[in-house]
Amino acid sequence: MEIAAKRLKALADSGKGEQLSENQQKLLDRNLLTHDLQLKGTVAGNSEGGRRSILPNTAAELFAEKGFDRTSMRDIASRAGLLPGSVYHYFASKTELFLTIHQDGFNTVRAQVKAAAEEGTDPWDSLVRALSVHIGGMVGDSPPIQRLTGHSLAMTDHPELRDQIQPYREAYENIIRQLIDDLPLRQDSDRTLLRLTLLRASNWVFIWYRAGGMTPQEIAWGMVEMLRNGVA
Amino acid sequence: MEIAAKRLKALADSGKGEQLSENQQKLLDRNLLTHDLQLKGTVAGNSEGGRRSILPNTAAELFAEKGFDRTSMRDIASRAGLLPGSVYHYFASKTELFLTIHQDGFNTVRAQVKAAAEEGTDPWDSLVRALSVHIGGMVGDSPPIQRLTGHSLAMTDHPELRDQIQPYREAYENIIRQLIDDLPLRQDSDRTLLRLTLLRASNWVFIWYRAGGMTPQEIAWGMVEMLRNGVA
DNA sequence: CCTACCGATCGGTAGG
DNA sequence: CCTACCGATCGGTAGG
Repeated sequence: MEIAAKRLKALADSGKGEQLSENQQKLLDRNLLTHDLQLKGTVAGNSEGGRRSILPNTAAELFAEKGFDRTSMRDIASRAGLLPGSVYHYFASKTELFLTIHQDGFNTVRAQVKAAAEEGTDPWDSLVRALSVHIGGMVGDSPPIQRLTGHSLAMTDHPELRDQIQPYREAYENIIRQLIDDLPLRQDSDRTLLRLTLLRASNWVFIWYRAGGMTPQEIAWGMVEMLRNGVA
Repeated sequence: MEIAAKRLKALADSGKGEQLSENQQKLLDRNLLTHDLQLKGTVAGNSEGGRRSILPNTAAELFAEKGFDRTSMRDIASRAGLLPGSVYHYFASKTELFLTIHQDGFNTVRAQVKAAAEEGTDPWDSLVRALSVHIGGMVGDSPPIQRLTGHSLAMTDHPELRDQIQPYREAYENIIRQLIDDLPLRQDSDRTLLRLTLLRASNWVFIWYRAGGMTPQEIAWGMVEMLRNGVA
């Protein structure tokens, strides 16, 4: 936790620097310095949290590149500009870091998908809009946290990890599940099989997606159209 | 390699046992004994190779249960009834063991899928028959090697491993790819998107498949039917 | 010299 | 946040 650092910074900002001990001032200076160094080269200037908010992004990048098991805490620390043991100052374990990322990521995309669906003019349109956002979030230059979250939907091995993100995942997928349940189908259609096919096929798009090819919107529309009207 | 053992066994089988030296006979007996012990409790009586042919099955089980990284050579050795170091007598590395399994597995299912497709009465029927075998091979009580091979089609992380099985995988998936290319479609259909959707959805079935639910045949037919004629 | 292993240990790295 | 480490386990290899 960074309570101490925040308290120090609040004191400094309020112009009461003269109340700080020499040791406190030294800690503060170092924190602000490394803080600025950290933000160099990153996209946004999220001015609060410092490394606490940078570590999940860094970790998400690496988890998405190499997988959970082959990413070491040393890898994460190194890319974040920290020494190996220091990551544990912010996160109690590698698993906690992973879960924090997914809680955040699933909440974010869930809100985005929900909002997109509500703009639809009919059930089919809503589904296409939702899937466009769903697919768009896991490819291209989406934020690392959302990309990793999307990729984790396709995680097949590592049951322990799967089970732990399951609650967040389920809350998210229920949004899309509901949209499929709302579709007007022929009576002999298997709604369950439709859901499994469409959702799993969507979750896999990031594997074959290439920038410059079909856009997430085109992919979403194409898949829904195929399943709606058939190809024969 | 077991060339010496095979040579001895060939001599023994040909009824020329009296030509064997005492030492040779002792080696042969020991080989046959441990061989029989190994085969106890396993399905088939593949009578050559001994542990060399049992290790891939054992390893495939573990790789399918826990994933490549979380399966140690000690785990594999332990389940096969060997001491940790002894696996290296048969396979130079964990990776070589993994690749051997996949070469064998993909060759086997490729032949099965091809044979099934050739019994079809029309392109759609051939595709359903092929996918039935494809899905059936990765679920239920299929041999561990085939099950792992099927699961590996859904591997998303661990790029190094993916790249190394890619040639076998491609040869296999090309069979199904060709069946999809042979389908008579409406002219405005996107054959590539159909292939990606259908193949990826199939490769995912083992995740939600449950014994006692839909059979592989019903799943294959259901998915193809949906994409052929639509659900609306 | 070979085979089919064994008991013990190697250099490194994991999460903490 | 760093320095200095730990208990354990990893894939792989030594001599016999």
